[in-house]
Amino acid sequence: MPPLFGLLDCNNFYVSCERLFNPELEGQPVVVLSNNDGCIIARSNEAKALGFKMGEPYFKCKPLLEHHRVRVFSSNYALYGDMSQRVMEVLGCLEPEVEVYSIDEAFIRLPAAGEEGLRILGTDIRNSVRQQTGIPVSIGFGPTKTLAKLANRLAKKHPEHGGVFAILPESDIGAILKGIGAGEVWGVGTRSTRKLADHNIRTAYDLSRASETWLKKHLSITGVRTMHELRGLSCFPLEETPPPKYSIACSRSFGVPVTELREMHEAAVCYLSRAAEKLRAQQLKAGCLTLYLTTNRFRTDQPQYANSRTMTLPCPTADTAELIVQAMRCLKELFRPGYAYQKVGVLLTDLISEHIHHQRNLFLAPRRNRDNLLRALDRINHRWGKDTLQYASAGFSKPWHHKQEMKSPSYTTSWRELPIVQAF
DNA sequence: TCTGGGGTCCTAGGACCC
DNA sequence: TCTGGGGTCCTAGGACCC
Repeated sequence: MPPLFGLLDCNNFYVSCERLFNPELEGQPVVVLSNNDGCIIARSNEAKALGFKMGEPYFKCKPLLEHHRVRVFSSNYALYGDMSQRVMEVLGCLEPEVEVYSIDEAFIRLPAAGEEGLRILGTDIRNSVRQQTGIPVSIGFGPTKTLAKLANRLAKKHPEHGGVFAILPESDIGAILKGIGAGEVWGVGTRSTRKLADHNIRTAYDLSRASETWLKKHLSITGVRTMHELRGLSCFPLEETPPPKYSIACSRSFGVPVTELREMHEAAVCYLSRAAEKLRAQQLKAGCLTLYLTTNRFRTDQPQYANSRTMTLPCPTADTAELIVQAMRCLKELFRPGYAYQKVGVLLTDLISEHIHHQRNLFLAPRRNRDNLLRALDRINHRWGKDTLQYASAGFSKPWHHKQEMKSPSYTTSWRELPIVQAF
């Protein structure tokens, strides 16, 4: 018997994290906003029922949110990241084969089992995660990852299943797929949904029966794989060890439009520092750096400009100061006065392990003690909070800094923001 | 006034080689 | 009239995910 896949998915994850330390939010409509308080990226069931949509710009729905007394939060990634780790640890103790797929999802692989066995297993995982972390989760099982995803969706959609649902090889998969839109299938986005509809492929069932040649031509090899997965033939394996990274990025939209080179320079240094920190945390060095900037594409009434510049570094590095020198050369070439910029970002690519010996540059003198200095910098910032030590060129008042006006405290990751408990 | 961020995979097409 | 063919590598752009 072929093995099965399971998918654990945290329910309305960011909202659930906010509720953990603020129980009065239970039963209330709650939404969490993206960076810069831009748009809605998480909704409680109550907020979904009121009709608030994923990705809706905050400024557009603010009056309606206020009208319905919806509780609104800026995103608090320190909290969500930490809670995610705790959920994954609990799962890791219960299941030997786990792939952490995203901040709120994990696939597991398990031997073939019957419906009753899976219901017991799923319920057990659910209860353990709930008890040890406080986060509610749903679990779907299926012969492929794509079917496990759909089973998970059904577990959420039909509460009568108790948060666990299994699609088994012996299930009437065809009947299940007929009730699901093609666009709800994992890997089928809006563009593909439109293409499929034009060809009269509307349900997941239609997709599972579609011609392989047609799919290859119009949706590429990934469309063909999805079709096979819907038929129960596994094409996406479990990836227990994360593959090596190809790129590390850092960018933010500005809280207010930036017009001056000096401010753009500060923001770029700030994001570059963050990207370099990530690089060092993963023991990597970058061989290539891209800097890009853009005006607000939604403001069609204003002049638009977007550009990027990529440069190969003289020598692979994770040294913030070396990266800054190169990035500033890019910025000088890119920056055009007279525009209201909305964003600047950096992308580090050609990543190699810092342990691999690489070609040195004959014309660059080695900088002594840099590694120790950077290690000290990272340790201090880890111990005392980020930006305790920062490069002066990242600026201090940071008027361009992104908005975060409704952020909850970092309850679990900052000593200064621990929840306070009072006993009476 | 105000519209996120980080990441991967696939393909087509151009440059280049012999 | 007629202008090779096969192969690799690289990049930009599209599409998708959460």
